[in-house]
Parts: sequence; C-alpha cells; structure tokens
Amino acid sequence: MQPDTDDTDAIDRAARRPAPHKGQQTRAAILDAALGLASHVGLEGLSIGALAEMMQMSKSGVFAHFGSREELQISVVREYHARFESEVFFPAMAEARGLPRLRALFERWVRRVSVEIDSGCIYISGAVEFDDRPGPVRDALASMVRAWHDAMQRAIHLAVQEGHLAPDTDAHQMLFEMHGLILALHHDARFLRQAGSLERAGRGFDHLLARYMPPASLEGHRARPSSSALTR
Amino acid sequence: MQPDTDDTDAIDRAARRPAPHKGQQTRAAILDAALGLASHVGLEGLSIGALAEMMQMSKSGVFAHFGSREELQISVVREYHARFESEVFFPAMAEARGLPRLRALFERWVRRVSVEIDSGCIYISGAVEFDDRPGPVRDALASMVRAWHDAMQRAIHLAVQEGHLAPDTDAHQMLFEMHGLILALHHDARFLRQAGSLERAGRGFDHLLARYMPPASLEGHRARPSSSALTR
DNA sequence: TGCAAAATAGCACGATCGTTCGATTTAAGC
DNA sequence: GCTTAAATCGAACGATCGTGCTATTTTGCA
Repeated sequence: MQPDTDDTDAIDRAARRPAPHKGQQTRAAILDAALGLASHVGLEGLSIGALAEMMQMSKSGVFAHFGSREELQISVVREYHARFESEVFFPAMAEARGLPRLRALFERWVRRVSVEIDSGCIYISGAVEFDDRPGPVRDALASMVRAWHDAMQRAIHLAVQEGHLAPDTDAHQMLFEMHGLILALHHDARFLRQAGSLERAGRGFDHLLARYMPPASLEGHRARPSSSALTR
Repeated sequence: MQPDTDDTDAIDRAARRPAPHKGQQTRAAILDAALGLASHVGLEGLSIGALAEMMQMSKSGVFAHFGSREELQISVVREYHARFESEVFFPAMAEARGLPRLRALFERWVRRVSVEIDSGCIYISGAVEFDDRPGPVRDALASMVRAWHDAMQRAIHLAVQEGHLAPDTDAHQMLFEMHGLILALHHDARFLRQAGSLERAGRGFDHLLARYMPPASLEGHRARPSSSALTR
C-alpha cells in the first residue's frame, strides 16, 4: 500500500495557496454521501442527481466539485481505499509480524466485509462492475486491490520467515484461498442472506492455517490452530 | 435443481394450440443475444435498445416478446440456469456418486467460469448487482443459486456416505470453501487478469480434498488427493 | 389463395442521465 | 467593509432509457 502518490490535486487545493476551504468541506461531505450511496447501488449506479438530492444541493453544484462523473467515481474509490487502509491495514500493522499480524489482517478484513453486509464492499462490487469496462475507474480500482493483495502477501512471507508458516508456503496460493473465503462470505451473507457465514469464514481461515503450518514441533503454540477470534 | 415448474407461459405458447411458432424462434434468438450481452454488461446494463440493434430489429419488436424489461431479465436468468444445468450439472451426474462426481462437478464448474473469463458469469455478477435490490429478478437469481448450492451439498453428502470423505465432514462448510475458490478464480482471472488463477483454483480444491479425506486407510485410492484434472 | 392472428415496425411520451453555461450568491483576504 | 474569487444555482441541451399505442407486415391454417 504505497502512500497515494501523484495526488497533485490535493496539494493544489490544500497547501499551495493560503486557500479558501469551504469548497473542500462540502467536497468531503459529498464524497462521504457518495461512498454510502455507491455502497448500495454500486459505482455504476452512482448518479449525480441522486447525490444532489441527498445533499440538498443542485446537480451542477455537486458536479462542479468533480468535473465529471468519472472523476467522482475515482474519488469515491480513493476515499474507500483510504478508509480501508485506516480500518484494516494500519491497525493490523501494529501487531507483531508473523502469525499475529496475519491473523489481525484477516480478522479486520472479515469484520470490514461483515459490517458491509448492509452496505456492500466497493472493492468487490467494483471488481464485478468494471471487469469488462476498461478506463481510468477500472485502473484505479485494480491498482488499489493489487496494492492490498501485495500487502497481504508480504504479511504471509513474513509469517514464513518467522517460522509461523511452513517454509514451502506458496504465499500467492494462500492469499488466493483467503480471498476466496472473503468473497464467499460477502456472497452468502449479503446476497443469500445466509446465517452463519461469518463463522464459516473464520473456520475456513483456521483450516488454512492448519494446512500451512510448519511441518512439526519447533514452535510451542500449536496443537491446533487455536480458533481465531472470529469463531468465538 | 428442480425441473422448472410453473412455466405456464411455455405450455401456453408451445402446446395448447396448434400454434404459430415463428415467435418462439426469434424469442430464443433474442434470448441468446441477451445472454451474451448481459454477460458483458450485467443484467442491469442490459438495455432493450442495444438488444434491438444487435438483433437488427425495432425496440418495440424486441419488447413485445417479454412485456417488460424485468421479464426479460428473468428470462435471461432462467436461460442461463438451463445452460448451466446442461453444461455442468447433468454431465457430472453421469459420474459415479461420491468423489468422482464431486470432482466432476467442481471441474465443470471451474471450466464454465474460466470459459466465462471473457464473458462473465451471470450468477456471480447478478449476485453483486442484486444483493441490495429486492424484487422478482433477485428472487429468481437467488432461488437458482440456492438450487445449485443444494445440489453441490447433496453431492458432498453422497461422498461422505460412500466413505470418500470423512464422516464428520461439514458439507455446508466445504461447499463454502469450494465456492470461495470459484469466486476467487473469477475475480483474479477476470478482473485482475492474473495468469495462473486456474491452477490455483485446482490446487485449492486439492487442499480441500486432503483436508476432508477420511481419517486414514480404509480406502485404497489415497496417498495424496491425486491432483485434479484441472492442474494437469 | 384468402383470412385471421401473430409478429414486427414506427412513433411518441415522460423520465432521467451527464454536462454546459451564464447568473447569482457566498466566502475570504485586504 | 469592500472587493475579488470561489461556490452554488437554475435552466437548458441532447442522449438514452422503458413503455404504450397504432399501423403494417408476415405467418400459419382453412
């Protein structure tokens, strides 16, 4: 998760001039509403008219803050990314490297998705909406998802280095299987409204840990992958 | 997968009268085009105008066959369901019950999704599009996905009965994890355009089989879950 | 071959969409 | 407080959407 580079706009707006700042406030407020709206109807369903009504503003007033619908969508994606980072990534990085951090990452990821059972995850819905739609929105979405996956893979590698996972662990493969659990959780809980999905995701993660555990002994904290906090 | 009941329309149109049948032909042709279109732009992106242009027909000519856009969407879902059944479910049912059948189900499921890397799976995209949109389209979609999941769970139960899987296997849990692999495949291959996703799905399935294998011996064909045809 | 019915076309409607532009209000710095 | 720039509004445009209505063409059967 690289720090948002090339955000020259923000610099322009925030720092370079002494600056009027009322615009930024309402822009942030609009973005907040847009995020909530997009969570329900998707990035494609996001309409400036609906957003304006929700903000009690005129369409053109909202529009002026972004210059185009596409730029609005990209801004929403960036905003989502920032929140995801601060709710999932950064807190988990405070945990000790290795298994504790990996577990924290997954738990917070799951918690985020399960909170979003009522609102939808933009990474997931966006992936489906834009998998066939080239353009800057798709690019922004993909690069952020990739950054997140890279971060997860680094955490897995660290866990291998720490001896918490088997030395022959295929990090990409393990990430694939973890991601599958998240997607299945989102599908079953949000679309099928199936109870118990949260617990199934947690159990699935335990299965993964058992599978990728180091061959034997060597460490003390084994005997069972010690069910994650999610299944409690 | 119950045989489509309550399709009184079809009876009405096909059997009750000696019947003109040109309409049904073009209806089928429209449905075919609609399926292809919806695979790319989603059920929500499906527009009668685009469909008419693709069919070289007038909008109202297309419209008349369905009576409403919603009915068109439902018809597309039903058509997709029928094809899914005949490409995945029925052929796999020809395999011997237990592990062979379960393997065939998963392999054909994966093959179907991987063929759809260029066209998109309507079950998956539809789940995301309609997870927040109550109505008959969502109901149709959900009931068919549920039917498919039930079928998979029955196959798992049979594999347990045959002694091919551990007696304490949680069929729902295993299905959850299998479904996750499919969703991760769809995401990584279609959205991220990531090479090797197919193999990762196959390997993930092997991991699942290893995990849910019966405790020890008793059967001869073990020593390793024998990599599925997908990883070859 | 003629006739009724089915299939399709053509046109118009109201709604909503993103976007543009000029006027107007509001905020910020001297 | 005045002034200038930023922020917002209001109205309109062209496009596209689903849908209804009325002709017109095509089809299937006697």
